[in-house]
Amino acid sequence: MRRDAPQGTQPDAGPPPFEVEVATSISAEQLLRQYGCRATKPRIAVLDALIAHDGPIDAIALTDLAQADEPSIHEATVYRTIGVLSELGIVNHVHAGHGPSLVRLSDNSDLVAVCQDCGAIVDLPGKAIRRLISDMQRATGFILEPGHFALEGVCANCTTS
Amino acid sequence: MRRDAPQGTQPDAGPPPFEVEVATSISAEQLLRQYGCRATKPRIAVLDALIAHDGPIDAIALTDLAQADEPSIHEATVYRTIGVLSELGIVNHVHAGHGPSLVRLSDNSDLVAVCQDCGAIVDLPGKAIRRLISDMQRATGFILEPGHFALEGVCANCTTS
DNA sequence: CGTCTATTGCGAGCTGGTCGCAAGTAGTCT
DNA sequence: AGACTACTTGCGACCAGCTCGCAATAGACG
Repeated sequence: MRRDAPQGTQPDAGPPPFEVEVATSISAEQLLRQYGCRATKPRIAVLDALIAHDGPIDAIALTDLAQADEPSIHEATVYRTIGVLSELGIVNHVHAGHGPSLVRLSDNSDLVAVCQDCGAIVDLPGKAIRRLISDMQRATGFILEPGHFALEGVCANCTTS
Repeated sequence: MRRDAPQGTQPDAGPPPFEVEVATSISAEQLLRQYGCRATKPRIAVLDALIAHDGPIDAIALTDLAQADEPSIHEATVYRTIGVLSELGIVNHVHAGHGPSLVRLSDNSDLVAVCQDCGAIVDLPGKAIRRLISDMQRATGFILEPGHFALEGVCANCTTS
């Protein structure tokens, strides 16, 4: 559902920025409106927290952050908001190993990797991955969707120690 | 998948083979003993089922299969057995998107990919991945451990349809 | 300002997986 | 073969992460 595109909807005055990556310069509220969905206080709080955090974060931590703004916000609401934002393409969620899945702004197109030793979350540059994707498609027809899964391994710190 | 077994290992007289990849030609029981762990009926049933299945499988389905041999086997036992086999390096488990994690014999070193549309589990050839791993290590110091995570995307079937 | 519907808060519930414990059994020693 | 001991099992309770149903609330729009 909700297939209306962001662009082409001049909300009010806003010379609509072309990308979410300017998110930090646009208010969460404007962003929501721009996507044609209700700008409720809980949603604004969640999106604000997500923008402020800048990086993958799990739903519980995000709830905590959002509660700083909007104390009554419920965990279930955060999950639902993530679902909405995800459908709109504003955020995506990443499955990382055992733990909870992580959420991040979609403009961050790097791949997420989780260190099995220390649990650190590392962003890996997307270049090599793009090559992997095209190789893979050529070889198998399978089109990888990075950004929906996390890689696992051992980070540089833990390797040396 | 299809990492077919090297045939031709004497079943019982067993001069211990060096690798798990001969799994299909050696009994699960022998394999367990070889690794110095107790060959109990539940464990044998689980490992047998895993060998027979040949491919990634989730714990519940594995429990079903194992129960064909050993009806009283409990789900918790299957999880524990997976844990033991995993520590021994006989199997590894793969985290696939939302659903349950999958188990497979370790000799199957290909990467697992899950189709987001149809849920199909596809094995991707390891060649391109090995290149990704070395690229990644050079670039970031992060050593990827494939086989512990699944990639996600859209399979060839769903792309065309 | 009033209406109408999307959204929220809340608690119950579901799934995947783990844990503690008493009973059972594999492996070892005699 | 029989006894012993420690590892395993089955079982149920429990936990985390997440979803759902529903009544109450509150945005958006006229």
